[in-house]
Amino acid sequence: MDATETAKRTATASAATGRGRGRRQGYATGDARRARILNIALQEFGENGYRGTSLARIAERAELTQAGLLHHFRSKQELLTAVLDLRDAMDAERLDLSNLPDGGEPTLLALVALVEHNARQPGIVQLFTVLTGEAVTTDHPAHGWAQERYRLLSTSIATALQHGVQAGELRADLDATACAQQVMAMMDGLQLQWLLDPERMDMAATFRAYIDGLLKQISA
Amino acid sequence: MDATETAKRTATASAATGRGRGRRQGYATGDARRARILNIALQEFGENGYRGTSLARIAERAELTQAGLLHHFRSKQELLTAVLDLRDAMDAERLDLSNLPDGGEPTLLALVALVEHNARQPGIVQLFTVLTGEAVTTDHPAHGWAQERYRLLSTSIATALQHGVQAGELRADLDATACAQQVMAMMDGLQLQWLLDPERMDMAATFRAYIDGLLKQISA
DNA sequence: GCAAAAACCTTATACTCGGTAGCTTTGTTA
DNA sequence: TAACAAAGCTACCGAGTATAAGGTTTTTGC
Repeated sequence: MDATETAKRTATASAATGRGRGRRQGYATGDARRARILNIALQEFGENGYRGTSLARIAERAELTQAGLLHHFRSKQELLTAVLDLRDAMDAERLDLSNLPDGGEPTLLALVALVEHNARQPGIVQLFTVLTGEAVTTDHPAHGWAQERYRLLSTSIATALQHGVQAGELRADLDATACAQQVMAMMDGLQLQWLLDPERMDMAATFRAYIDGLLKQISA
Repeated sequence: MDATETAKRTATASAATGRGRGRRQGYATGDARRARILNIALQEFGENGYRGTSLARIAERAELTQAGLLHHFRSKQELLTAVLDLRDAMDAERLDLSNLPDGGEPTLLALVALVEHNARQPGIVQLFTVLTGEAVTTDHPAHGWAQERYRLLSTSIATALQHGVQAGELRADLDATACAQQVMAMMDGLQLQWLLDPERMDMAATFRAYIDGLLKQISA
């Protein structure tokens, strides 16, 4: 994600929330329409991925023409990043990464709770799974977003684990970075299998079992 | 994957290898062209996913028109399944699932070797990662293929682990199914992070560390 | 309270993509 | 070498993203 892109996302975010300062404020009808479009797009991207979603269908469900939709979001890509920003904002309320519970065990148990919550939201989980899968391609519009997301997540978890080590709660020889990456990998991998075949996988229980075993292994 | 689909794949496979019996055999030039198309498609699907790949581009690289390409593979979906069949055949040589080394530790170490091999083949890994990510959507053409693949993999690994239990090598209270799912999840999740940010992740080492810890935990 | 500006949203259009129809050329084989 | 299937082309369709240009509605500044 280059500087131009970042600037565009910021502009879009502020336009969508109607908080442009020097600029003119959007109309009330437009704000409502944008919010509606975002919610529909969230669903569609989650069900069909980025490339499998058509603007025409989103526009139809939002009851305007496709060109009308592109008035609010100048491109499909801009719509995607707006949706991702929306999701990030919603998630921030649930799991504040910059303020994880301190120490190893509380952090890992918070992740178990997150997985249990996700198990009740297949649509959202699918959005992230499909998008991050697509986004490993370097030229995908969400590639930079996905990189950034994983960096933030893994450093947050690793830091929390490292605190556990310093507090003497976890083994001194623990590789916090690798452990954080493993935990995230387990979450993503279980999600994938769960989405493909929900009946064959009790995602929350399997993840909990993994974390239980991990805690036995890394506790001091 | 329904019966019609399976029949189509079989027909394609035999046509592609030029082993039609009652039917006339394909020309040598056609066989060569098909092989070339498959290799190019393998690359393109791996780099851009299914929906991100265009037949026109594959045709251009194979030096024929898009309609000419569709003479050999009647649809994009048929081309995809042919590519997947090709990969499965290539993989079968490397890791024969129906004949995993018996017992827990040898099986898990074989998977470590597989991950080490994958770490040298980012293109192929990307093909599977992008495709399985896309394929969680129920109407994706590779959805059935992905389901089938995971069922086969997980039962193969679970069976091998169960043998380890029966032989007294692994703990009697091991949940072989859940353990197999966890191991696969770890492989997939690490691949995802590795593809997104290769420099931040030593995939093979991290997976090996996970397996080492797991073995300590589940050994009798 | 009224003009001007901006936002909103439309129709029309350009280009790309997967796929079909039908025709010509080329290679194989009897 | 004649018959015939494979190979590959042109031409086209419907659907996709995106742009251009224009008309209508709402807000804002005076």
